[in-house]
Amino acid sequence: MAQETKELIVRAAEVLFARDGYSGTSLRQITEAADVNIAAVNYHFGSKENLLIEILDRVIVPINDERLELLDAAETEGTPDVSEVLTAFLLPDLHALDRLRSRDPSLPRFVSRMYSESSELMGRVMGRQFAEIQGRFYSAFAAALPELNADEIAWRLNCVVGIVIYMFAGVEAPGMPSVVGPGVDENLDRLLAITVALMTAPAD
Amino acid sequence: MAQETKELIVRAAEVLFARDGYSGTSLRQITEAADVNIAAVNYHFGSKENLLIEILDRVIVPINDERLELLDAAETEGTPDVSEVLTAFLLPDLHALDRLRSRDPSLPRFVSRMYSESSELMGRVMGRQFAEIQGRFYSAFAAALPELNADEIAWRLNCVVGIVIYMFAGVEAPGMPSVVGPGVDENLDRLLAITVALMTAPAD
DNA sequence: GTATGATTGAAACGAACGTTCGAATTCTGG
DNA sequence: CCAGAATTCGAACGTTCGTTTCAATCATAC
Repeated sequence: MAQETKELIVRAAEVLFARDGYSGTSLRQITEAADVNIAAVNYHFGSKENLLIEILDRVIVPINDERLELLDAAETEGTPDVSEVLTAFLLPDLHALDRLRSRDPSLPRFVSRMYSESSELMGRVMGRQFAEIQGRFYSAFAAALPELNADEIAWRLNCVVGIVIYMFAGVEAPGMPSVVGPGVDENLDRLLAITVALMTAPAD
Repeated sequence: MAQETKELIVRAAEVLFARDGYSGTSLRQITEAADVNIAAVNYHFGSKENLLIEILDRVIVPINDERLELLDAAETEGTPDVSEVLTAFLLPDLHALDRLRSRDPSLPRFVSRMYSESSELMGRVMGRQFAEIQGRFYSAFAAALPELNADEIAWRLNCVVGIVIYMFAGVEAPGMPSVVGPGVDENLDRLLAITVALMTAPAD
């Protein structure tokens, strides 16, 4: 029964955090939506912030784990080209986006929300992972893009991150098409078409 | 004296909204930083939300105004190519980023913050502007990119917006280079190099 | 200089916040 | 079945929130 309550809280909190942000969501909203006593949050998580950290953990860590797995796999069979490195970087995001959306259509927003609202917490959650991700992918791109210097590669990869974050935001302005459609494979092809062009564009 | 108080409030609020978000900032923080009585906010703006709307107005509207001006100018001398349309779209952002940064280094974050935290308000502020911007630039890109259909153009322009928003966030992770350097012209060249490649990349 | 309206000040409003407490309840192993 | 631990519950904690009130102060025009 205990774990069930914990899950109910997480499920309700994700959706509300995605919609109204961390500061904009109260524990009372969460526990009411989860149909759970308000004291249960501090009993199971200790504090509101710890609740957010646990949710962030569940979303972010698997993405970066899969990134490293895919890059490992790509590098065992020779030096991967730009498209292969980008695939290792982007596919885990598309998978996560798919997982989140299947749980609740508004959930992907959680990621982009937290990127701007809790970037400090986000960094703490990514922790050691981040340094490894950064080093591995910078090296892989440097090998695949010998004509670009390290700064330019880092800057362009940053722009790719911007596209991905915005993809999670899924901004649906009137008349604006969604950034991603339903299928993971078509999304990857579409994303690769523009990000490969972005990364391989001649400097200046 | 009255307008001075109003300005003090706006200046303090921008910085705090940029750093801690709208929900994360209290009127007491703002009025304390501005060295102003707390009742002055409701006297001059009516409410906390109206204060945000006025600040949003001052930042967003000039950007879109300049966008339309530049596109007008480019279209008077024939059909602009992709690079020219992208310049009309991106240069106002770089100018705004420069204006904000010169007032306070943390201010650019205000834009990206509000994009995810107050997207609903943001839409209301852009209001009629948005439809015009969308229609004009979609048409201009459609003329410059006849090989792409309307959906693909809209989707790719959306990705460009993602890059721009992320540029305003200016995420400074350890070891991560800033997305933009100090000079407007070099930034435009750098941004154009990748966004032209992004927009002109062959589909599939 | 004094009446008038605009602005500021100190204080308080009710509501909502995250958190804590102790008693009640439920689960669990012997 | 029962002791002991784990969990839930209602209620309250002190604090902070956005907003309002009303008297004091200021600027301006006659």
